[in-house]
Amino acid sequence: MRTHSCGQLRAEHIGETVTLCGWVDRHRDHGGVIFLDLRDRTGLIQIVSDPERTPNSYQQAGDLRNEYVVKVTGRVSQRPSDSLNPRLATGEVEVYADHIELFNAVNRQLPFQVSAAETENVREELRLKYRYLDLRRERMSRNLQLRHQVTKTLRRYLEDVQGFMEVETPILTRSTPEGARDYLVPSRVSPGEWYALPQSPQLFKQLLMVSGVDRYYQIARCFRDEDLRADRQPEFTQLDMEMSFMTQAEIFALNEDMVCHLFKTVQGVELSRPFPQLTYAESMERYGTDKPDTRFGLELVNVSDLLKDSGFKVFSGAIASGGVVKVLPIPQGNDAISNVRIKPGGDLFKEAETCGARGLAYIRVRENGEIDTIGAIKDNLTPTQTQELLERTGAQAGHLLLFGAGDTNMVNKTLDRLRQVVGRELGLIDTSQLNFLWITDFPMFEWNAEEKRLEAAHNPFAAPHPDDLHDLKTARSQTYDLVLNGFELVSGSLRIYQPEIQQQVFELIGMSMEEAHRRFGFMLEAFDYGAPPHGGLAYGLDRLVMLMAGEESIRDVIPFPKTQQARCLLTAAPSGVDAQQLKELHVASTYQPKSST
RNA sequence: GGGGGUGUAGCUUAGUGGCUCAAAGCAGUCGCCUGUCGAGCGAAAGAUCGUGGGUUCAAAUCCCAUCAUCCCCGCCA
Repeated sequence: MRTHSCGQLRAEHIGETVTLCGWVDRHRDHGGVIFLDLRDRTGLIQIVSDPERTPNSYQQAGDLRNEYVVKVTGRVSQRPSDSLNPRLATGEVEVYADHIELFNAVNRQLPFQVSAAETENVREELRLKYRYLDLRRERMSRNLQLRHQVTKTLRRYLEDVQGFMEVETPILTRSTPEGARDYLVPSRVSPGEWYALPQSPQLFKQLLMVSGVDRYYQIARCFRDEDLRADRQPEFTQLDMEMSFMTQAEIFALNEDMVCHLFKTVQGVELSRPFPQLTYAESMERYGTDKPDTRFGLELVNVSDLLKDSGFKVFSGAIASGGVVKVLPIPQGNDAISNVRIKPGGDLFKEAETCGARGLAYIRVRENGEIDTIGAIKDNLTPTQTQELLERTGAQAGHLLLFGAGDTNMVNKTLDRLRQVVGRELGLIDTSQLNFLWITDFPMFEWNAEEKRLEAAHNPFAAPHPDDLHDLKTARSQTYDLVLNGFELVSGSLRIYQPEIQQQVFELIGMSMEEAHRRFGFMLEAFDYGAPPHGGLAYGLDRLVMLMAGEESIRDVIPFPKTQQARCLLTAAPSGVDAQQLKELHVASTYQPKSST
């Protein structure tokens, strides 16, 4: 039907007769000469029609409106030297339309302007309702194509360079304990029983290792029925990988090579290797989080030992009850951050409060080591302590020191959050950087205070660190995350492949042997038939593409995303269904609409 | 479940108690215009001010409720 794409035409095509198809991006009718910008996903090309040179198309050209779908046949011509458009890739040429065929007009008012020239931010609600129009627009078209380039490059690399094979795993599977809430699907043929949609292909990919697949990958859709965020959708996509007979170092090397290849191929960016590594413990100590944004400094300083005997009870009390005192030192913080903001009611104070902090102690460092703070702190600091404090935090005149004191998790959470807010506000973030960072050695278990039991910190299949086998309760696991600019991009581990260790882990998270066998018996059994040592990881593909696209929400790299209420504004899902459908599925809703008063 | 923001013409916004206060740009319609590329000029048209209730002589504006959407907390092994 067509000979070229719109965005493809260059000076080399001058003189050729071409046929193009696409949408009318914009039309400029000068009364004598008509210009049309014709658009397809490859770009824009200017079409020209006038009564003398293109008498056959002139009438039709005048009747065209934005977003009409047309076929244009014409001659590619050099533009007059004073009419070149350097902002268009095709701006050196134009097409004289000998013939224009209209495929479809637009019969309704457009809900928003689609043209590439239109830069206004349309309300997202509208964009989602008319997503097919939104996807025509340059930004989303670009994101969609970027996403394709990313998956294509990853596939080529994994298959052709590393010998991975893609294997599909079930979407209808069984519900697993732990983890996120499952999406459930009722079984018609097994009344009262349910499938779950997979939160990840975890179990299957491990079974594939037992099957001898050796190197597996899948662009896998995953489902988690939890509340949404800018970077969380109920269905999302992982690049899921699992490998047999590889050490952690080998897995890292392969993945770094893949990521570097990806950025080089898709964006022409050369990343430096190897990626830095930080243990979980060190990351928590220095940044208060397991996914630090290392594009800026503002590292936390632990001063617990220095202040454990302080007369200021907020500090000494925190340490006495097993907590910590840590400092977020902010260079030039004195000028940048007023007292109003860090005192009760201030925005930074409120940030701290939402993390559980009850106060936000601070010290302002003045000239010659003088400090400025509340009396209760100043009176209880000896000159030696003060000096030591300034030395350890690297504080100079102008520094603002913000303190977190209390429960370790709370302090870390508070100072991590403040660090991010301040880092952003003070413009410390070099947005051109791509800081990849491996976080390793996560703990095997975390204490769930509500349920009064240990739970798997990562997932219950992560192998314990070989040095820590003597006490699994406090063991580190061979788990790793890959962090990019503060986003958890990848998560993985070496897996347990000995059934007896797997059983011990199940027991430690409070799962009886019977329950473990009932739920994972197939897995334990499989491991009894010769499971290879294996490990793997999964990339949050939406997040990866989002970061590469420079977007702030994964919705902008997902063609048809859900709203925060997990609704699809385009199709109006979820929706009610016929009573007959429910009956066949042996399902009845217990939902009672709120009575209107 | 909780905290915060947004909702005014098809779109993007202005308007924070009254006096042409319902306004502007773009889009759409009509007319003019032979080198524009966010074309230009001109005309007419276009708004239950999210919805419902309340306060007031008077509400887009204040109050209450509600709906939608966004950000965050909880949640997301």
